[in-house]
Amino acid sequence: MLSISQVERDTGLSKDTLRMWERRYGFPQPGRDPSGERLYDASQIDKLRLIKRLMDAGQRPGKLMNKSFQELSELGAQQTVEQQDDSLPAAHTDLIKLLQSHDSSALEQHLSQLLLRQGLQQFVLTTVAPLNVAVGEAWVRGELAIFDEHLYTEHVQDVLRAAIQSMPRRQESPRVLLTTLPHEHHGLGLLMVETLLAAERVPCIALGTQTPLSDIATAAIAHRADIVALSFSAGFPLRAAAAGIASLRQELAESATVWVGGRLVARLKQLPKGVCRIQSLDDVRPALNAWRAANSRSAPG
Amino acid sequence: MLSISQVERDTGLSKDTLRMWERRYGFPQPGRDPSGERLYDASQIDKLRLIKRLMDAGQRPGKLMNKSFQELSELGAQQTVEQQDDSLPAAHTDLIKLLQSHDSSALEQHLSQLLLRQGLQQFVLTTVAPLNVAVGEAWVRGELAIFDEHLYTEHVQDVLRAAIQSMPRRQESPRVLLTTLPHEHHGLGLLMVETLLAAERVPCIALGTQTPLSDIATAAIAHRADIVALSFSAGFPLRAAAAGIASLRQELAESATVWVGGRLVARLKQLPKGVCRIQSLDDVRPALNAWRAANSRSAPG
DNA sequence: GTCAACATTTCGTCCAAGACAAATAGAGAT
DNA sequence: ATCTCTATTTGTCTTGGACGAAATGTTGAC
Repeated sequence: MLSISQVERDTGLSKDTLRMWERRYGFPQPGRDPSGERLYDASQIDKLRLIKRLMDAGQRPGKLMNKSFQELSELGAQQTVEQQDDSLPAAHTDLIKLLQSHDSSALEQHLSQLLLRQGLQQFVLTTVAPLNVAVGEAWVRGELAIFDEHLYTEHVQDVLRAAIQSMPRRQESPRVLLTTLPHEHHGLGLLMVETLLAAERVPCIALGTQTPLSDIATAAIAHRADIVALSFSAGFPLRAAAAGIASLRQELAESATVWVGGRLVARLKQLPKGVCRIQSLDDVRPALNAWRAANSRSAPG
Repeated sequence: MLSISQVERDTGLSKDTLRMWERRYGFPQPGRDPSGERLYDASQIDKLRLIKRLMDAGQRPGKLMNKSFQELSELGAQQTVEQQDDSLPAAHTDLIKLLQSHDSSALEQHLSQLLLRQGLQQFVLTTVAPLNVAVGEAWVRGELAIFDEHLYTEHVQDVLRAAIQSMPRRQESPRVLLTTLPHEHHGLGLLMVETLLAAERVPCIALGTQTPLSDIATAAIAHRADIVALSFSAGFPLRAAAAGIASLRQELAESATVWVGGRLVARLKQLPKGVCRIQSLDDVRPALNAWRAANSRSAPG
């Protein structure tokens, strides 16, 4: 039985939201401890996590709240199956099966082999990126546990970081600064972009996740960055993203271009001038070429 | 000018805490937007971040709240100087100077060189661990920016992950599962432990940070872990840590030993039976030997 | 003087209900 | 089919009161 703050941490839903849902929809319906504080049981947490995931995929709370766990799970399965228009490659299902069997070392081996066979860019574009989605969907369908996802993320990170480090010396430009705003802790997208750029010999300054807004601008100037790339996962609050991007764009003045990527950006409407939307990882190379074309006169090579 | 939720994200102080401080101490004293909502300016955010850091180092809010930014900074400097009983090695100040000069590639090179010269375990114990502390203190003294810390963390992570991957095949036992509780996103401690263990050929299952409590137990069983190692940074709420540890200990039954490490653990009083306190990284090897001694009869080798 | 037990202060979190504004959905017009 | 305007949905913010856990200070015994 967990308190409201523990549920907030576990699910990513704020205390205010949890209380409001209880007030409006009657779910969750936690018990109370002797001093009147909410106590949530495990089954409600599981349901909340599932609801959160479905909302991140675009569903609205009002439609989900009165459904049972079973119904929600079916909804998730149904929705993810719809998206599997193009048949899922056998290589992906193999990897997911390895995850399910909890064979850590075999997973690592398999990933490394794929990297060698496909090459860096192909590996990222055709294996890692779709696999991330597939793993998330497998969770919604109940086929993978959260810790399976964590293990997957760690191994991919290991493989990608090793690959980045092994790349030869970098060119001079463009210098790309990679990070996320505070509260966005999903850093795999950044790492994939860094990998793609490393394959192009582009020098990156990777700050990891959750850099305060004002620090991003300062860092961009200190490191003389030409491009500042931000990543937003589907769960990031839309308003906060828009506000953060606008604010950063202003602070940077004209010193750098801003790239925004991640699954959230499709939902962003109008972007300020000087902000480039990276819809998918396939857009990274074109965006890079565009930058090079635009800046070839003043800084050749 | 930032809203209360943005400040919460930037500083790690909850909305409730920010409002309570305003009520009790008169700081922070945000302005209001047209609809009456709080707006914090940049100088107050800086001060709040500094206060948070000093609190993580053991200070109490009541003593800090009526001091100016200047006084707080001096307090931080004074306190960190006291701790520098043993003179700081030149190698450390060199690395910090590299950080200050924003020379990303030189930093990476320097770290790799130190690793080669010192060997894996020495590198972690005598370079990385003290350097982490030194970098944090340099921030309190205003000598490094937050993004400098981020960059440092990323590079250390690159070096350590590469080193771990390059280690030869592992033994059979003990199998160590590494992770943190939800809301603890500081994963460098885990990585250092994993590095030390890798040097001993101990197989690790690294789940990264923020694994839900119930998932940790499930994962430990699924991966047949002998040891579950958790890390808690200084800023983690003490109560939550104690509660989490006790709960995990119970869920695991007798199937695995629990290790708890990180700067918080010194403040934990009594630990449940079957939980081992790792005060510093130097304790990792002894704890490992202790485990081997205790389990040599049932599972030799 | 040192340690243990108790009292007090400090401090963070929780609760409730009301209010507002941003985002979305739906209806209607061009 | 696309746009605009309105209605609904939904998350976050507000206030002020209360409680309980941790840290600190005080007392008393050895």
